[in-house]
Amino acid sequence: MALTLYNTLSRSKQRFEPIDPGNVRLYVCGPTVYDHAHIGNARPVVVFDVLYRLLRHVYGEGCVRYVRNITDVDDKIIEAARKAGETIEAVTGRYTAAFHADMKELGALPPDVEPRATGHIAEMIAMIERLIAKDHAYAAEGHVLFSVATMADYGRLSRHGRDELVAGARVEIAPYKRDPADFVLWKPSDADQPGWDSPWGRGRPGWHLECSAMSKKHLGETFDIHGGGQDLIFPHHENEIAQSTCAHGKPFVGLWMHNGYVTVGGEKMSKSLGNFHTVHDLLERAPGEAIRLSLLTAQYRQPLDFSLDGLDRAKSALDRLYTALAGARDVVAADDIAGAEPVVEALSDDLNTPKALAEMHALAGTLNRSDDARERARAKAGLLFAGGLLGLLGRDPESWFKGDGVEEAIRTMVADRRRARSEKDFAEADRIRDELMRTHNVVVEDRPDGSSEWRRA
RNA sequence: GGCCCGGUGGGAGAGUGGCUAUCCAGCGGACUGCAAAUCCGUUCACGCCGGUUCGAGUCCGGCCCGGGCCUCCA
Repeated sequence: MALTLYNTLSRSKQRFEPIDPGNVRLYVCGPTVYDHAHIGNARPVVVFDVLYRLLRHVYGEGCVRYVRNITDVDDKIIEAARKAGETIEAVTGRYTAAFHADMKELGALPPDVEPRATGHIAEMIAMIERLIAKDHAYAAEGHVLFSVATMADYGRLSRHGRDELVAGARVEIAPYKRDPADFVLWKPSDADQPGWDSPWGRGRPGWHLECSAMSKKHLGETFDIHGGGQDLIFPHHENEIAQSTCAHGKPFVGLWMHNGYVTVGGEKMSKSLGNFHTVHDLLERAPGEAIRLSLLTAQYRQPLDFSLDGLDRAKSALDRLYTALAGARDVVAADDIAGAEPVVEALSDDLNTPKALAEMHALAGTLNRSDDARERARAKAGLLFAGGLLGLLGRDPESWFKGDGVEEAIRTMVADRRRARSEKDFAEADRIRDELMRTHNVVVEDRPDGSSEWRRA
């Protein structure tokens, strides 16, 4: 099965050919840990988690290496720590843990390597020295800057010419820059700012440098796929390309993938606009799996307009899929996963998750409708396997509908209602059903054999 | 100003030059004591104007509208 992915560099879909099929390498820009992750931050995590799962399916579990960093040195962190009256370490420690907890709830597999910027200062300094030695960078007033003019095709990823960048610049141009477009590799730190000794004095790295240094260390100088949100195309990824290609003198990344924004009411969700939902808050309202599904209802390059209604719809969709599985409780899933093939095909076409979900609904329909044992066994296997690719349907249907702790009160009421029904006391049966809904948010469903099933709405 | 991305039925959201996406909602039916779930059927569509074509949401051109990037950002 050929895997086709959209490459931001060429602005077109292309067939994915790994450099080494035995070692497919993927790097995704991870969070800056100074606050809870909002779902705009969660989107790339979920999207690239699906890609990771798909790559593992296509090339083999042991043949994919996924690196996602943690940015734990950054001016926003310094500011957050100052405001909270805490140490940098307290802030980054707390929000790293929160990030891990949230992403686990969203069903994201941990990456193979999760490097931290502060653990790679030596590698960053070495890279700067190499860039200076090759005349791609220069020191000035305690700073080290990358010299954009020394790179012929700077701007190729974002399709920005150097001149227009300068013309459109929103920030004041620092006097120590040779060229307004030059960007910082290293900057000096005050006594109260985190800093490391370097040939240019005590200081800290610029933001873009860490990903160049960490990807090189963990994936090599050239690797297959680099991903992140669209807003990282410029300047972050553009500058990574500049740093890495100039330092190593060879191609950096074959394929660049960028997920679209999460919007609210049509506007980009962002911390600065304040129109965001944190994953942490949303988990109070919906299961992580429903949040995950809501992020997969649009193809990853499309903008995703987030709403609580959309989240409820995602929950309903999962109810339908889990209902099909619950109805097939006694079906032994077949060995062959041919039923999942349409889902694999959809995902292989640039991660068409909406199409993949539609195919999963088709499998659920087969499961609900068919009375052919073999067909149902195949559909169940296909649905479960497809769920595994999308990181969905991993729970037992029983647990999805009832929660892990079964309340005795509910069982008693359901039993009472059954007794009433068998005595044809429908008024009492309906009263209990209403009460279950009102007091426990529980729906009771009667089955043809006279038994009753219940689930939380 | 430069560059980029969108505009599909009541909502979400895929897609192919001619044939049902799918889910939610609506309507009708089966099933049910009544429901719910499920199943069957069904209404509603492709921003505007031209062009290419036997035939275009689907290709081309122009326009309108929305969003984004241009050194905080997933």
